Amino acid sequence: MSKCGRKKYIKTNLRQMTMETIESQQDGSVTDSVAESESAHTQTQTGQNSVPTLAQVSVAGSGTGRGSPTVTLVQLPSGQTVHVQGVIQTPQPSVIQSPQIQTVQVATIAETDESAESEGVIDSHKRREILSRRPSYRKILNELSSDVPGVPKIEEEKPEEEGTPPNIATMAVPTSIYQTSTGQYTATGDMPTYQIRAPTTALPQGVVMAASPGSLHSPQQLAEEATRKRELRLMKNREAAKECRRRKKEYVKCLESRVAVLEVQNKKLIEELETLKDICSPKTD
DNA sequence: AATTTTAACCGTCAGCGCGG
DNA sequence: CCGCGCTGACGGTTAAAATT
Repeated sequence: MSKCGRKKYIKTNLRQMTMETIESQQDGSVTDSVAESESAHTQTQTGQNSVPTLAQVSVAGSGTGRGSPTVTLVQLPSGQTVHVQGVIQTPQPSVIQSPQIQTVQVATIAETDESAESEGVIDSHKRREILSRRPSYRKILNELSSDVPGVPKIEEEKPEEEGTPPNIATMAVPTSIYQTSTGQYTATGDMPTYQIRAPTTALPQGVVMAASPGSLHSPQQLAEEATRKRELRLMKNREAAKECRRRKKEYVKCLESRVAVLEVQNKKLIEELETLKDICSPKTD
């Protein structure tokens, strides 16, 4: 099924593409970013390693489900045009804010130059390097915000419970019911066990207070300690992943609004240019 | 109405960079 | 060097929309 493939294609490229879009907007060069982005295209679940061209995806709005594929032409201040492949996010009924902005969920830059597609076989290690060297969303956004007034900053993480020592016993406990906007992952039998634990104590189950390291003797104690550490690590990572996704969403929103602003700006400039052209070259009748 | 498709969301793992 | 946080990738679930 191509479901995952498509999803992951977008996921994989989202950050890379959007960063490059912004970068190219800043220095006015698009070609390099497109070439570089190519490397990120090569890995897809479905084995389709070809880049979706504009021709393939230009059926704007014909998609199904909650989002529809679309393509937007974003003109850069430099006058260059970037094809932005995106998804029209069908807003949840109650969340419609600004239709203009909503239409532009920047996902990928469709590449029309087929030469770049040829040997996109960059080995996974190198690709990973390229991807992982990106600074964090928070950094990126904060840098952006320092450049561009009006771009919101992602707040620095506050120490959650001020005054409480970073002790295991005070760590946030995952609630037994998962609360999401769509009501997903409520307490059902399908839930992973760690999610349906009732918070009977201040500690997540399985997180046993650590014995002092020196007092661990029996293999059983060692095993318990290992389990405890693992549980703790998983819990922390779970929270970190949530936070990371939240930041990412914020980051994407920020980029979306930036695109919208730049589109308006660009439109104005084009109009201005047309006006000036008219003035400078009056008809010679 | 039943089935299929799609998007959104989640937890986990792996790997990297950074600070101590 | 080690521990930790961050994030891409992956596989899974669910709800909603589209299709049959």
